[in-house]
This record gives sequence, structure tokens and C-alpha cells, in this order.
Amino acid sequence: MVKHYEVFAALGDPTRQGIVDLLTRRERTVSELAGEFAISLPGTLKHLRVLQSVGVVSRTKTGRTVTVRLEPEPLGAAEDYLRRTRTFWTHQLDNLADRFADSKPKELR
Amino acid sequence: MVKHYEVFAALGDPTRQGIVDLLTRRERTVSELAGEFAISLPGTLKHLRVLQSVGVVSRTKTGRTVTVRLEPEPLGAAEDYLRRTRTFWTHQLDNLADRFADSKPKELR
DNA sequence: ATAATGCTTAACCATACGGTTCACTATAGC
DNA sequence: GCTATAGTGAACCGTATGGTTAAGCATTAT
Repeated sequence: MVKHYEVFAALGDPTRQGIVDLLTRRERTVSELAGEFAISLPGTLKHLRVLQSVGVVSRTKTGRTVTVRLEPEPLGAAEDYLRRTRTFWTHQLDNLADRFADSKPKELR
Repeated sequence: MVKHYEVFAALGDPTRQGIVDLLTRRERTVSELAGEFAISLPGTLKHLRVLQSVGVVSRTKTGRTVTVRLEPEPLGAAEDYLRRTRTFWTHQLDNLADRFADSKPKELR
């Protein structure tokens, strides 16, 4: 199971974000991607492996060319996590409830 | 200006995600946070500095204790970026339009 | 005044990470 | 069959990163 921070770590690099951004417009081959970033092909490969390891990207081999495609699901999961985290004020209502709990003989620590 | 990948990099560490998660419930002092993660206080400090550098967290000194608080804005920005990226299929309609553009004498490359 | 507490800074260490080059495999084209 | 093209793998390198300990500063408590 892939954790949220792993997806964030994968997105937390300028080159990888650039790759992701490119892939929003259309799918690309590995060497097309490498051509965009003034880094070597093996360097690009490493980034692709990181992105693929968290499911953000998938690769399909056709003949000798490999097509790289963006996968929306992990992005959605990360987005949901961010939304839940950002709306922490609702959680803080629970916190208010906790304070009341302090003056009661209830457990629920 | 803080870039998206910087926010993602900040969230892309298990300890820092843990800190953020804790702060969704309520604000904490620095040493409270340090107590939760079996890492030293200076280690915790480093993580806090990273989170603060991208604005995800803010610190307020009161006397000798420092209160750490979650800031929703950068999380929202990251969330928006993810949403835009995830809904790349709509962008690919533009791509389809591009193909038509190829057979036309229009520019718009 | 002294001691204890809360936080910070500095120096250091091992490992992970982003990059490279070189060698290799596999498919496509002549 | 030979050559060119697309992608991979392996080894290596410098720097960034996550962690530590030790020392220092500022505020609170005795």
C-alpha cells in the first residue's frame, strides 16, 4: 500500500513535476520526455521509476517505444488527503469537545 | 514565491506528515511535537523549519514556549494543483482540438 | 541569585538522491 | 545480416537530507 507522503515525495521534485505537467496535455514516449528536460535519458528513467512506484504514471511498451501515461487515481487520493487536512477546523470542534470531557468523569482521553 | 513541488517535498516525509496530522486536531508546542516522534528535539525543529519555509505551519512565541499551528492556505494551493492535474482528461480535449488544428492553416501551436 | 525549562544553533555523520557515463538488450529499417 | 534507434541497467559521484550530540540563550520558578 502506497502512503500519502510517498506520493508527495514523488511529486516533490521539479523535474518530476515537470514530467507530470507535460503528461497532462498528452502521453509521451520516454525519449520525448527526456528531450524536454536537458537531463540524460537514464536520469529521466529514474524519475519515471519513482513516479511509477507510487502509481502516478504507467508505462506501456509497444515495439521498442514505451508510452508514459498519467494515472489520475493516486493524484485523487493525495488530493483527498489534502482536503481532509486543510479542513482541520472541523476536527477542532472535536477538540472543543475534548475540553468539556476534561471536566467530566468520562474516559475517552 | 513558493512552488508546488516545494510544498509536496515538505509533505513528502513520514515525520513531517505525522506532524501535520497531529496539528489537524489542535495546535501544539514544539516539545509536545517532539515527544510524539521518538526523535530528538533539534530533529523536530528541522522538520518544523521545512514546513514553515513553505508556509504549511506557523510558529508563535509566547514567553519561552512556541506554539505551532497549521496554515490552510498552502495546502489549498497544493490541492488545487492536484485537482487541475488530475482532471487532465479535459485538457486532452484540447489536445484533440490540436489534431484538428494540424489540418488547418491556423497557428496556435 | 540559582536552577530548571523550552527552544535554538552548530557541528558532525551516514545514507539517500539526483545526476552522470558506459555498456547492454531489443526492436526496426535497409 | 548489419546498423540505427529506444529503452535499461550498473557503477559511480557530489550534494542534500534526516538524524544525532553538545552547547547556548531566554524565560519561568524557587
